[in-house]
Amino acid sequence: MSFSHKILDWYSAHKRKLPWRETRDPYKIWLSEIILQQTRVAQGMPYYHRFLEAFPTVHELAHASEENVLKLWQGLGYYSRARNLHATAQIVVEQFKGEFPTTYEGLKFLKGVGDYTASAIASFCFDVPEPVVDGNVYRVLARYFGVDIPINSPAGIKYFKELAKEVMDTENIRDYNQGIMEFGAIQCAPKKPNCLLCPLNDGCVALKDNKVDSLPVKTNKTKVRIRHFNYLVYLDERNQTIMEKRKGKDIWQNLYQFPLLESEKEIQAEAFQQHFKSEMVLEPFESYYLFNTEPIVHKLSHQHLHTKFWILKTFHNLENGTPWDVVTKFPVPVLIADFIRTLKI
DNA sequence: AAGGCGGGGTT
DNA sequence: AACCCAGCCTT
Repeated sequence: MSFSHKILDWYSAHKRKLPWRETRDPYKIWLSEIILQQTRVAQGMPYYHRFLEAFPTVHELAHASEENVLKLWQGLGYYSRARNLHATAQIVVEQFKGEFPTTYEGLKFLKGVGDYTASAIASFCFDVPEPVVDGNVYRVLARYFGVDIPINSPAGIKYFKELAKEVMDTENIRDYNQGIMEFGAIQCAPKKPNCLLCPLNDGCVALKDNKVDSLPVKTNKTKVRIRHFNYLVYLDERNQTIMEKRKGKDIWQNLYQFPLLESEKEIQAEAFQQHFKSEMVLEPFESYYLFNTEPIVHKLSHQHLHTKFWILKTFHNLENGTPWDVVTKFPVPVLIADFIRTLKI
């Protein structure tokens, strides 16, 4: 039996029942694929349901504000996905009369839709014979065919896409594509796959050569940058605070936070006032205290944010202040959301 | 060709 | 602590 038929057989016997497998609606498939980029099924699932409830069709999503879309996306990470999701919904509604493109090339044109996602939507919705190559597929192909070209090198990306094209089942592309990803996620797992009971173990090069643990090959170790964040949490006598929208090319673009002072090193409580009070450009304050003596270390993929929250009490009423009850309405990073949840005022 | 971009689960 | 997750975009 061929590689693709073994995948199809395994899939029919082991596939999970997932909501986006019950439909061919391009809107729902597109939504699920954007949510699932670099995201586990279990983590994305509640977001998928919440988005469909808030935005049943692409029209509701297009007419929402970016702030509301980001708020619903809060906690999922990689927030450019949410911004692109919103922008693409508006393109589809305004330029394509609410209809998604039906070809790989047409889909690839959409913001936030790359090679994988275009292939996924085209094959799942329209049976276009285009192979998907995600992290699961890289692993399955690298092991079964014994390929040690780095999967994140341009040569590797090209090689695996062509290999995937050669071994796909063009007649059952929808099930085949979902099947090979599911196979990678459950059977050919990254750590300790159960090769003894694998339906592809007889032809697997990695298993034969004892290379299961060393394939696939991936280069470029990410190194972590350490940053020191000092958040200024103003509170006036009416329990109003100040929140700002993050701008620029840094992390968390368009999300909200308290006024931020970033420093080269950790700032101690004794030094805080003399270091910063003179250059307070926002508002004067009468007293302050440090919310957390030990910095909270918020870990991103390539940054560790050592964070201190400074509570600044002020007697005069803040201009354009935000009532504390309202701060939960803004889209904020998890670091800020956790703090808001913890602070008792 | 390389780096930036989140948050969470698993080992 | 390291690795990975239904990747994409910019430089």
